[in-house]
Amino acid sequence: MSKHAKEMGVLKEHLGKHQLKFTRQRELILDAFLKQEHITAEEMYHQLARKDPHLGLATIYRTLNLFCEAGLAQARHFGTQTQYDNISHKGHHDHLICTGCGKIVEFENCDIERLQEEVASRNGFTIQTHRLELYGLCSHCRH
Amino acid sequence: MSKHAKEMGVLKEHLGKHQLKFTRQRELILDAFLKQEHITAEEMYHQLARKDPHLGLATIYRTLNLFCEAGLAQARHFGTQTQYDNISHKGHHDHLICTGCGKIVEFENCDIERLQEEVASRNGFTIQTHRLELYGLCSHCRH
DNA sequence: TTGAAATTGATAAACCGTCTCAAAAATGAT
DNA sequence: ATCATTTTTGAGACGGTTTATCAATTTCAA
Ligand SMILES: [Mn+2]
Ligand SMILES: [Mn+2]
Ligand SMILES: [Zn+2]
Ligand SMILES: [Zn+2]
Repeated sequence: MSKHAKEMGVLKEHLGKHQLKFTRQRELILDAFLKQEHITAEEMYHQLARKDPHLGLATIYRTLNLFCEAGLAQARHFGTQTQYDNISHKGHHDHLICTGCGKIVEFENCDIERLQEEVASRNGFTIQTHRLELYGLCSHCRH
Repeated sequence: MSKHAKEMGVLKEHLGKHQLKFTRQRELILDAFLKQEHITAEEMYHQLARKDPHLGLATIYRTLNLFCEAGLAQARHFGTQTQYDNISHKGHHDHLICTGCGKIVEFENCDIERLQEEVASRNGFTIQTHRLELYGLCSHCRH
């Protein structure tokens, strides 16, 4: 049994319902995608170039968008690019970013996450993903 | 006293600190910007074409980005374009975004803001700005 | 008023993501 | 396995948005 059997099942069910086909590329891309918390099409293109040098960038975009439709991924605009978040990934974290030196610190805060859920449900929303970025100066750059 | 004296002061202070100059275009664009809650560069370009047909699109982009650095605006990538939010219009707020229909709900949560400060200081950071976006399905799109 | 430094506007270029289309692959029926 | 049909793929063209370039203009402090 493959490591990603559950998600592979979700994909196959979606394919079946929409007269789409199960291809080598879709399997390859799903496998790579599920190892990430989030990734851009370009990053995945370079990552997979080693395994399959002929895999086209358009196929990556098409497939990541397919994953969104199948409920496996969530597209999010980040900077100038689109990040595809892995919905099933549990290693969630947020970021502190120093505007002085570019240093990035990852953090997790359960209380904030809980309050986010509260805000969402108070407004009738169900959260799929979120993004929290704190910009400021690290102790080194403040002096 | 102009209607936007306070924000004009913020801009001038930023300009002074960074050896930048106060120009007719920057004044014109700030005036137009502060009348909006949020706007794209392209929208502002067409809006101002009547007042100054020679105002260039590049100048609009440069100036809106300048407003972000001065803390008057906040850039937000939405769809394929960049929205520039007027921070003074409603004060600070964060966003709930429906991935189904694109609906955006603004919210404020003091508890989250306070916890953000805690996370930052625990890591030796001083926060300048932050961004919190919750993506999910609104009550309508969930059914 | 003068001159160094910053800004502007026109447009070229970069960038990202989608579209096009002929060739290849997948699927289901013989 | 072979075939016919449908979908997918890969390469590159394309379109929309934002940034870079650069000569001419403007700002502003001396
Ligand atoms: Mn979080
Ligand atoms: Mn906030
Ligand atoms: Zn720093
Ligand atoms: Zn919705």
